[in-house]
Amino acid sequence: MEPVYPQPLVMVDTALFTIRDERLCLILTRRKEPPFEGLLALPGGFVHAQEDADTEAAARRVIRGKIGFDAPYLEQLFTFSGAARDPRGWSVSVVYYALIPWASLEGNPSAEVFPVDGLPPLPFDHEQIVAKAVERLRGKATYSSLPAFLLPAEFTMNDLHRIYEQTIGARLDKASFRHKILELDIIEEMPNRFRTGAHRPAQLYRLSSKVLTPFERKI
Amino acid sequence: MEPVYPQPLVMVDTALFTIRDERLCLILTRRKEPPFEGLLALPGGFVHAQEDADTEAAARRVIRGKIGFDAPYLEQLFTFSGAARDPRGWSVSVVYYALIPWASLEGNPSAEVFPVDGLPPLPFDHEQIVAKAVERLRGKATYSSLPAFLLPAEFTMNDLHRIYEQTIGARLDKASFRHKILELDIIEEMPNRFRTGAHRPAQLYRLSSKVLTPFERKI
DNA sequence: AGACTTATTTGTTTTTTGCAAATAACATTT
DNA sequence: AAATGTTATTTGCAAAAAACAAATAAGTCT
Repeated sequence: MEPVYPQPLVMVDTALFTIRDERLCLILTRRKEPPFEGLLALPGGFVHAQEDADTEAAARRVIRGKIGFDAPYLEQLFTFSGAARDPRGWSVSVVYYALIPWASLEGNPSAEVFPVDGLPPLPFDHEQIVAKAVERLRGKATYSSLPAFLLPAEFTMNDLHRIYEQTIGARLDKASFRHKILELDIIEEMPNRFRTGAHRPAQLYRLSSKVLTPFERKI
Repeated sequence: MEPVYPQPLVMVDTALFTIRDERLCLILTRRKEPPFEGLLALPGGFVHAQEDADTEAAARRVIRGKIGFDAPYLEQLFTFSGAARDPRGWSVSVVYYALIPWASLEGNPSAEVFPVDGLPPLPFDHEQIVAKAVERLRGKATYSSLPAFLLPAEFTMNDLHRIYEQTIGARLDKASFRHKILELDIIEEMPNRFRTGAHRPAQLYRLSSKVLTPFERKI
């Protein structure tokens, strides 16, 4: 059976998270063409069948175009579709979300960053997309090393503790957190590297693995 | 910017799970047209932009066409894409997975059911899809009411216990399981309904909610 | 030297889990 | 009718994990 139906438009959109000033933020882009020209929106674009190997490659292309480098963590979020979501017609948007340490964005002129709880009105179904992305981020934070990808390569136990609290949105006991994280082996001490300040120096750690590690759970 | 690029083909595929004889199975369909005519494959088809409200509606249409009714649990799994996965060209397949109690399939002539660990060779990237679907099913089983959707509306604690063990693939302590499940409030007793046999009658339960309930976890 | 600040460890209490066994309730057999 | 078999359900206890509170450590700053 050959497809005799008019094919939908196929695009990718991206939710690019970072944490700035202890707040979860998203990178938005100002649309340069209609529809919704001039509005802030999630970075995205059509799939280029000639150059993109798959939709993930398309998302990487979009992200590189936006921030100039690859995100340390990228994952497919969900595919949004339907006749109503885009005025240009029945469309499919494969959405990816990425985590980007704020340190690597600072000073980047194209990075317009907004706290997720203070976003401007967004076009298309982008508010729905954001809601789903935040939900996924929060969910995965509770059982994986995900939040660590919001930190720079070196961080202290307290940095990690704080970023877990921020992404999950709940208080976590310090002693238990430390214990659990060390037991899980997702991070490793950097020998003889400490962060100093007007206080006792803090051990610096780094992720043991460049990829997300899920924790075990039981029912 | 109007899309000047050739648009990819857009289809949906479905992974329809059931448990038969204590084994996790998938419903396959025999392809009636090329490519791969005559082979067993995951049920799927092109999105019909005129009639389908979105890809989930398309998946429901495919499922109804296959088993004759709606699946009690349906969820988007992942979107597979690329130039190589379908000989007809650059394609996007939005894949959904569904859980269907075996009791509702028994006797259905169109239901060709195969254990997931004994599937025939599958066309396209369907083996990859199956792997991802099984992984998701197993994953969600450990922290949600998901496995209960493989059971009929009424079930005993032991039915539930067994189906959790089967989907997770590990032994679970009976007493702890019972305790945890009751504490979680995902099921409710059906007053005065018991399953009898050559033994003490077993209390019948039903799901408290028609939708999947995730359990709380902490890091 | 003493105050101050954050890091890290320790101890105790409380809550969950794992395991083993006892008890319950029926059908079937003797 | 009593004994037996079979699965359901509860109980008790030991072990492990988590929550909470507080002490101690190791620097800087005044």
